[in-house]
Amino acid sequence: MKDKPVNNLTTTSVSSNFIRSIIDEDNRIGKWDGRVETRFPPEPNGYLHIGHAKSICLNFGLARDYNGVCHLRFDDTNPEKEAQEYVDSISESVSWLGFDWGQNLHFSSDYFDKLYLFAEYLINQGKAYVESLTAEEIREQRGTLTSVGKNSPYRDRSITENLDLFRCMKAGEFPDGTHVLRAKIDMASPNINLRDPVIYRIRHVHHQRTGDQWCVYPMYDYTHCISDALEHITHSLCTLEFEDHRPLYDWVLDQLEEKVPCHPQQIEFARLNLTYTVMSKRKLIELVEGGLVEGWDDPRLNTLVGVRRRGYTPKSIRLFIERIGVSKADSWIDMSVLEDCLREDLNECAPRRVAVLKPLKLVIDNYPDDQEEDCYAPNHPKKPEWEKRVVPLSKTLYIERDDFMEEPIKGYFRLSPGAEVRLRYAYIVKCVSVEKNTDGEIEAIHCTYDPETKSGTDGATKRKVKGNIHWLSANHVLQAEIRLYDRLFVDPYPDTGDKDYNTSLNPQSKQIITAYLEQSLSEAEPEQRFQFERNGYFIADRIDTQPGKPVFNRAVTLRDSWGKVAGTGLGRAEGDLKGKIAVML
RNA sequence: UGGGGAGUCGCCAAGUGGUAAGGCACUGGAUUUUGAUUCCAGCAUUCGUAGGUUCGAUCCCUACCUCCCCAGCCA
Repeated sequence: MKDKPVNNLTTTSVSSNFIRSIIDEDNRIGKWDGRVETRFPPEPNGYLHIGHAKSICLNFGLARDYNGVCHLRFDDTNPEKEAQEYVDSISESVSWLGFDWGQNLHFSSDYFDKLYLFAEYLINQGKAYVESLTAEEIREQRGTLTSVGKNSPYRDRSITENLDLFRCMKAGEFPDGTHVLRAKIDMASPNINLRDPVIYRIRHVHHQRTGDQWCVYPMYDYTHCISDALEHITHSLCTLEFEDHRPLYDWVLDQLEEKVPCHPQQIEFARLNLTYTVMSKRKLIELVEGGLVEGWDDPRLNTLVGVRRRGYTPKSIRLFIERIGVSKADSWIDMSVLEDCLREDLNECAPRRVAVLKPLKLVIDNYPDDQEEDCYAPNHPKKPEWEKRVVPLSKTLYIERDDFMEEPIKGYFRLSPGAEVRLRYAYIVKCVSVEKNTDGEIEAIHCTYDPETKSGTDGATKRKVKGNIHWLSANHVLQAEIRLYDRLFVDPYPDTGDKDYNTSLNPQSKQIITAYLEQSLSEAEPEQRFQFERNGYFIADRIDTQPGKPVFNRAVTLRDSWGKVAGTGLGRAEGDLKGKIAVML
């Protein structure tokens, strides 16, 4: 069971990792009676991003593979930052990724009553006290990394006094910041988290779920472990920066041993770092509020709502997370790995269509003026069962500008004067002349076609040409807006150090063009994805697509080994070139 | 210079006292009406460094080096 493939994209089984090893060992010794219960515990204070996807896939994936369950728990202990809007968005993103928490939707705020009672219990046990120093004084007395802290003068208040004060805190008798509840551990601990951490603070603010019922709110370190325990979590996964908090996690549960159903194991893993993007909430907010992008779901952002709009499939994200693995080593994953995962999924499932992004007129001189004929293009080169569609051919066509070079460079095998190329699914044509305007710009190119070479006929195989280019009949096109997205940053590490957006942002991360499309594309549904042959994968924008009037986003280009060789923007996606060059650097 | 972690191929990542999985990338070659896809082949005498233990070490020991995290009444 543990080696079950996650999805049919992977031919290999899920590789072992240190978390699975822990679970396997637990199962072997019967620690949890074979039970695996995990949770994804976001704070509803913002939008999820690709980094959260790692945690989601890990937690839900483990539960799935071990026949366990995974909870979705909103860690809503800081009402100042949290909002229902985020709860909704987060829930939607988790579902979109393909995970189902079933009945296991929880909120830390559901436990406020219990948490409060446990706090009184701690006071009664002499393990917590009410601190009346200011925040600044507390900080001063905490000591530093290399020097121990000092005991607070309030550390030895009597249990009755503590209880009385804490109840008054709860009753709203004190203003914010006047008192806090602290765990009584050890001010001399080399682990700063154990130097009498604050576990409750006074906040006279409205909570999105509990309203004005509370004016004291529990802190993360106190809340999280108890919530895990109350939910019978077995393995509590979090990121590396919480390693230092584990002793506190364990301390709290040890004090509450008699009160709480179990003592989950906290396990830390390395968070995801992706090149060419920013992951921190602060930077994300700067981008959105600074107007550098067009909202939280801007297709250039790595928020889950952003990658969704960009055209990423849930499956491709899951594949990505599986591919990068999980360990405790800090690492940087290159953006191209993510992009490849999308290509891998879409290559399989996206129907092919034709789109001419940068049109150049092509006239077939020897083709009858008013003639039209049907050509048949497969909807998927490897799936004949997907059948073919009709693409009309006529005398005047549009081809891609990059598919013609008046003076071809070495290795170029597309159209150039005197050269022959196949019009995909139609005839072989030969370029006979170039038509220019008074400024010397190419207006149109003229070809002759060989009527014997139509695709699907015996003649088609008689002669082979290396170049195959796509085209659209000038009288049979749909014009549509297409957004060509590229990486937001040219700097692989825009989130490290004090980077200036002016130098790290890619000025060409979004280009809007009006392109020519196959007319059948007018019926594209929002979020329908296609491969535009030789161009890339595109998705009908879920917001802006109207009936009969699609707007497409380029999710990712096709791999382009020619573009790499040419390196001059002759590839179809010169917006990507910068990214490629940056990768090389 | 306190405490907690991490260092295995370009990027990830298994592994274990018995002679370095896998994926991605890359490089050849084959097929191809997408310079795409697919296929086939190649790709670490070596596991941060230096010593030591051992018949044998990436795995055990010692020392060292590098990187990351921690001094919120954030999570």
